[in-house]
Amino acid sequence: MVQKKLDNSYYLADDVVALAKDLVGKELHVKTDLGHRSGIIVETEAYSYLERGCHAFDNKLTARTEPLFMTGGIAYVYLCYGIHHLFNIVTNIEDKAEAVLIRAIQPNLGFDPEELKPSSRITSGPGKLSKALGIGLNHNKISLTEDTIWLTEPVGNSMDVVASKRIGIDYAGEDANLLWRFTAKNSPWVSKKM
DNA sequence: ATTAAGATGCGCT
DNA sequence: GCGCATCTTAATA
Repeated sequence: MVQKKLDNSYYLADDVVALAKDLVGKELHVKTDLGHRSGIIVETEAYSYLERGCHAFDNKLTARTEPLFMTGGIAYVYLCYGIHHLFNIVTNIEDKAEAVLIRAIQPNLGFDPEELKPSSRITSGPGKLSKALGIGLNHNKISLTEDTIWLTEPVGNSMDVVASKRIGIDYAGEDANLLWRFTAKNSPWVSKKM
């Protein structure tokens, strides 16, 4: 069975919220020292320069947010709380800073049997999934059309997706109430907090 | 130069 | 369920 890599034009859509929803159910592949690992995306969040939750709100360009302003289809990895690597997919065209944060996946290829149990919670959280897949700062800005990190269409049929409020961005004021978080319905792999 | 705060996760109760 | 570790970033709190 051949899994087709998503074309780069997929990431250039102007509607980051619709894209975040569509990404739930896609399969994420990563090749690192840990080998080739993959998982089904079950939780995402949308971020846009139009709202305060985003690092690049009001087109704030810094050394850290630079990748967000680049053409869609690249990875944006940064360190949060000095400990956790958070993996985002940059979307939209150049200078329109938008991204989708991958918050949780369901392990598929390259994991130990123990880790494939939902109770392991090995990938249920943005920091944990990056660690489990071996994603680090060295993956920042790499293109998703290369054979390091890429997405494929899901093998099975589409999943039911539920919208909810984003997590951990109370400082964003009104924008914190946006229903820009998308989770796979009934999946045991989504991060628990609501 | 200094420091407050953060798109979190862990360990303990 | 709650508190804290831990360190980079960006504002100067």
